[in-house]
Amino acid sequence: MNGGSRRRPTSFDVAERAGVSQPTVSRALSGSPAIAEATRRKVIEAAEALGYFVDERAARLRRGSTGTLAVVVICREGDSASSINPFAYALLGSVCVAASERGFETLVSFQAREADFFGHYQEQGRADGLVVIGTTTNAAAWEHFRGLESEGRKVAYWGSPFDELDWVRSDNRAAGKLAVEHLLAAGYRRPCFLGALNTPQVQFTERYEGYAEAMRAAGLEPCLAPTVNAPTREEEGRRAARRLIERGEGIDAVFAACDAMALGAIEAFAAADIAVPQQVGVMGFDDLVAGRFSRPPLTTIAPDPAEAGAALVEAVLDEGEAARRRVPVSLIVRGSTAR
Amino acid sequence: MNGGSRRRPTSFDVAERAGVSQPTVSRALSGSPAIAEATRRKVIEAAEALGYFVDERAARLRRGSTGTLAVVVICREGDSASSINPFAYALLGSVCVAASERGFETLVSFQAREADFFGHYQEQGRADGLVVIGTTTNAAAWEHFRGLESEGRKVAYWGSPFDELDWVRSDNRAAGKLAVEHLLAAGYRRPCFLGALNTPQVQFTERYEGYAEAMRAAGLEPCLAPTVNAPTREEEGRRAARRLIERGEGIDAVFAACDAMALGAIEAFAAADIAVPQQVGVMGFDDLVAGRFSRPPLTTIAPDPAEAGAALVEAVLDEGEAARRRVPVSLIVRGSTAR
DNA sequence: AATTTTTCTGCTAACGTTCACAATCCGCGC
DNA sequence: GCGCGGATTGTGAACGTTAGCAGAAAAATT
Repeated sequence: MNGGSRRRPTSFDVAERAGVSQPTVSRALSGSPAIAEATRRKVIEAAEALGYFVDERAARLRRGSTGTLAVVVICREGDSASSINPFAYALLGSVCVAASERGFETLVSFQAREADFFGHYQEQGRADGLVVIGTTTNAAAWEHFRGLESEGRKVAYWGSPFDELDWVRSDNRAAGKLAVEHLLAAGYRRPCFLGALNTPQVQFTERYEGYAEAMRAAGLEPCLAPTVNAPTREEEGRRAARRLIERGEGIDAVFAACDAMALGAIEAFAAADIAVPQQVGVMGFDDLVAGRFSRPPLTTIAPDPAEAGAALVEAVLDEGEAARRRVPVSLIVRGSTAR
Repeated sequence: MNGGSRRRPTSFDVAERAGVSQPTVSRALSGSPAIAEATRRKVIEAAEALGYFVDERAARLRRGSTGTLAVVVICREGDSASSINPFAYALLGSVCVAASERGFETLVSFQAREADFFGHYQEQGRADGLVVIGTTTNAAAWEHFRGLESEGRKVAYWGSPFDELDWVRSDNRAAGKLAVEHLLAAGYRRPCFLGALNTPQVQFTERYEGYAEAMRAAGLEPCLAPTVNAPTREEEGRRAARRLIERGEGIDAVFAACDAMALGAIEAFAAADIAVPQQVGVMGFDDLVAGRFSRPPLTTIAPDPAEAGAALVEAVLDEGEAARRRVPVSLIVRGSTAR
């Protein structure tokens, strides 16, 4: 109809059409209770006729809020975007969805260096809260986040190594327990944990704890195949498995702290002509797509990105107690533990 | 220092401290040429001392811009965030990075139904442009995007099936050519294309075209192993490979339109006791992480998410000619084609 | 030395909302 | 018949910035 490049309608336009004052439009549309039902209907009708929508920039400026959630995905410097753990992406996705369901926009940034995102977030203060995905080992991070929180901003951390912060994690102890129970039920007798403890990756430690507890509950001695630093997680798994083979301790199953390590371990066993799953059962944690395609397909414990994202958003937006939530995990049985 | 919950400093505070008027602060910081260097220095100094940063909400409100790029990732309804193609996530990441390098924020949303994101974007008009990731078959999309563009908003599409829109794609023809050249150089004689043509997935068709051209250039007849709809791409690959085996046409290599299909094909060959890569070479396109872990590891053509993201942002933000860009791809040789 | 030009800066008014407060209207009890 | 509380609505200001215009100072020109 209106052929020209029409300007966006404002609340004044709506007010005029509805025959009320401009602030009344604002009240009517924001659901204020101090508005007569008839007026509200009139206003809504006029707004729809004009295709009016609140200009969030202005609303937030006036309100003093931002309506925005900052999400920072930490990646190692030089990492290409594609080398980020697929789970982090899935988590990012569900954080965006959960935020949008609560009317928040998501300001996503991928930051290699922590200094960058400190700057990005702190200095510009454009968000009402911050979700951090990825583990940082930087101790200064702790200080920084405390600082943000004392300014009234909330920060929620996926898998924080700092217990003072609000974090959300997978229920890693339950994962360890699930793994042991599954391996024993599948007929394995000496499942061994493959991974490093006492690293910033608390999740690994927690998985070990769950594993160890379940082992003791079954009357078995926990066993640890420690990994050491290597360029990639697969390589760490490969090396740890190789060492395990050399020592030959009668291990008949491996629960790796993450799928990438598990896949590396499978490769090492294959190279040593040890049959998986017949001679050694292998399982991991993460439910990487890669596990579906490995030979044999990898049994794994799957985290729940949807639930985790929702919990993170909740932790940031909802006032109240420190939110330390554990998200349930589930067992996915595939060929690598089918004795 | 200032123990209490200090308010964010405004340009007035800076003006006062620097002994100039408030608009001068704005000019000095935004790099206006009509400002004496000495004044600018004074202002910058005061701003730094106070930790001042422009409130983008207000700036944009006044300026009439949004400083925001909307990014929509299309996913099938009911899809969990984790079932989205990993490449889409990598692309999302690099779009965010590229936008941020140009001073734009990214408003990310994951939308199952197209209607949702039409609404989300159009009605609220909160972004200066839109990047759409994912292929939609909805014809109404075309209309909609044309509409947005006529309103002065730019839209760039990753892999659009509609040629009228600004799109960015991998150089799929080059990919087909690379694949054929590699397979022939590796000693295979009858490489066959595995995938469906005439679908909304133009990228598949383009890969076939490149393949066919290179085949003819080498004096060979192109050959097509058509796939049909199946719940997953792997399954499509599996079925197509099975049909290929049954017909036994003397094919000795397969170039699948995507890695997922290639992985499915490898499974089918393994199930039929056909050795990959000895009897049949298999390669794909996408460089999925899963391909690194498959048995044998998958040779593939890798798209370049970083480059693609930058190109998409450029297409949206830079005025001028319709931007139809092809992003170079690269060959990654692994075990599945090592005769 | 007077005038013009240039360079810089200040004043004022937006941008489109929401909030605090005052004003109006209604019915009702006295 | 008058005043009074509750329910609605209007008025005015504010959020923090940028842009247009005009004025003042400095530099260049006559």
